[in-house]
Amino acid sequence: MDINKLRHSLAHILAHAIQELYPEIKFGIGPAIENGFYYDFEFPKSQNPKPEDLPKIEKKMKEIIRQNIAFKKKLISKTDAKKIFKNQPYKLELIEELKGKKISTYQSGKINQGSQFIDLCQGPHLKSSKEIDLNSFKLTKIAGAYWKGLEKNKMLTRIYGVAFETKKELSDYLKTQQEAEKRDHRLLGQKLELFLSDEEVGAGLPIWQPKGTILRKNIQDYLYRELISQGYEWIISPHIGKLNLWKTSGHWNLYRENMYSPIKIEEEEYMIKPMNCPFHVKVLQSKVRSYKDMPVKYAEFGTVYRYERSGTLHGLTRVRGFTQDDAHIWCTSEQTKQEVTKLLKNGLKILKTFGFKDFEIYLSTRPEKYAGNLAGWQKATNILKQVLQELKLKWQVDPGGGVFYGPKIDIKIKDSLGRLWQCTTIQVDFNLPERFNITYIDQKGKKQQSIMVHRALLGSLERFIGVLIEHYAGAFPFWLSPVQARVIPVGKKHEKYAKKIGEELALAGFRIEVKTENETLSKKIRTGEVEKIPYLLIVGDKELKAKTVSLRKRGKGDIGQIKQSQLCQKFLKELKN
RNA sequence: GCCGAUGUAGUUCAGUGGUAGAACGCCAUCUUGGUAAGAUGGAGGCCGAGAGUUCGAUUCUCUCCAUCGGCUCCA
Repeated sequence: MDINKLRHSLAHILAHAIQELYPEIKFGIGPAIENGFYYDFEFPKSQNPKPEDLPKIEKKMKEIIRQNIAFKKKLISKTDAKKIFKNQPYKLELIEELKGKKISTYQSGKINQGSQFIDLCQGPHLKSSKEIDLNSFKLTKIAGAYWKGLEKNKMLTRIYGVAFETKKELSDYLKTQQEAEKRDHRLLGQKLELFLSDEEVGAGLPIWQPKGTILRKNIQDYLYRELISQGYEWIISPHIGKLNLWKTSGHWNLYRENMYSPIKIEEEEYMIKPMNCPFHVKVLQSKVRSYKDMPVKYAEFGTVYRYERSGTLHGLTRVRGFTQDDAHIWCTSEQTKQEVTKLLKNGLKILKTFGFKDFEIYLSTRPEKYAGNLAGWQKATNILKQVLQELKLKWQVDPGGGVFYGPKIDIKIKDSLGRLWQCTTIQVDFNLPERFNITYIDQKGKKQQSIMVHRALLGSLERFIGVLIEHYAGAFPFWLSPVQARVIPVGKKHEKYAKKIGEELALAGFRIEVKTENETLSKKIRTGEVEKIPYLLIVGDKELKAKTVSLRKRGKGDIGQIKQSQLCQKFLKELKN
């Protein structure tokens, strides 16, 4: 069975049920979507359904399905269609827009015989509702949605459902959803004391707690070393800059809606930075550059602030202040392809070290609001396309998804539950070099304009860590864990030995805690497991006598004793995995 | 920003037009433990903020703030 046919047919049946329950209803559209379907409606005032009404609607749908109604395609003229849908303003709008003389409609149920429903529709549909398993679908939520997805349009009421061929697939899906909820980084972030958000501080402004800060630093330290080995130099730039800087860069013209209002300092206006690029350009321009210097690569953990509308904020994955692992590469136009190729390769390598294995790659083209000339856009887009083709990567186009100054390649990473997150972005820019007159001296002693590549591999530390938390369900690999091991003495008399072990490991650079609280062993172990610490080191009489520790691995239980003298080595080995 | 829901202890939640309760967590004492919750006791709340209705509001109304699910937008 074609699952989309099933889902789309269920959308019709939903509309059919709504028609029966709310005769005054105005219909929007109702397509099949990933995992299910939805249908948009305009309910008469004060009749908007509440979540409590979903079971009632679902029941009605089942009644209709049991009638074994057939879906019949019918081609009719525009004039006839307008008559049939004369009370349906949204449908009339769609009819107006349709090209061709004949309009495709689908009818379910028999005209003049019991319940029936007719909709403007391309199809295809199931033959009959007989094919639907009554227990394989479920209405899930009610939400507002703009007509045609345009903000200036009226907001309709959307009812979502999930649907599968079999009851088992539905329950598997619901289980996965539950698992995803358990992994929610907002929940785990609080439980594991990684970060917090505070009403008084403001929306979208997370505060990093000690453990989250360690996690963040681990990531930064790794990138710091890695990028130096790849020829980058690290810089630091201020958080605000004069308005004029942003006028030169083009942000004031094309990115203003994402920026916060100017701050006045001694009659001069300053902007909080939404991007780091202009500052990086300044560092580049502090010297005359030769072709021999190219490419020049500057990296920064640059904290930026962007105005995000309140409704779009979400945990760490969508915030108003965030730190990009930002970098800019200036190169000759001949070097561009090679540099983008390196970036893409290294980007994927770095993502893999964080445990991500599956990716989706997008080529985002020129948006509506853009700077620069079309020829430049074409050239830059072609370079990106060539790189993708030569690396034999699977990719797709995101039309109009580019940034105002150039096209980009985005990598969405797939987490352990198969959900996609946009992190990596590589953007080719020929526009800022023009605006800032960024040049280098070529072999003949002449000035040449350079190409500028913007890139963030993790995207932002906030979003990346949010995704990382969900990917690992909070159980981070050894090298990332805020606390790598906790030493647990069985009784008071073992505390001295426990502290000694802790000190030795800490001296070797490991992040170790020693738990001396007055609790039972079981309780201390439980706490350690709940906190998702990779190793618990238990020491009691046995261990004290034999100069060993009992190792307990997260999620695996007791894995036996190890000589105290071999602990460091064991952990060093663990770091390399 | 828009549509809808929610806001009570550190956390998860009960509850009421007459100024509050549970569980877990936290702290203390007892217990001196062998691989996922030992016992007892205690501290913690301007019931998100402001205004209104009322003799009286945590409870009803309005506004704001924040959170959640979507739409739209994005690293």
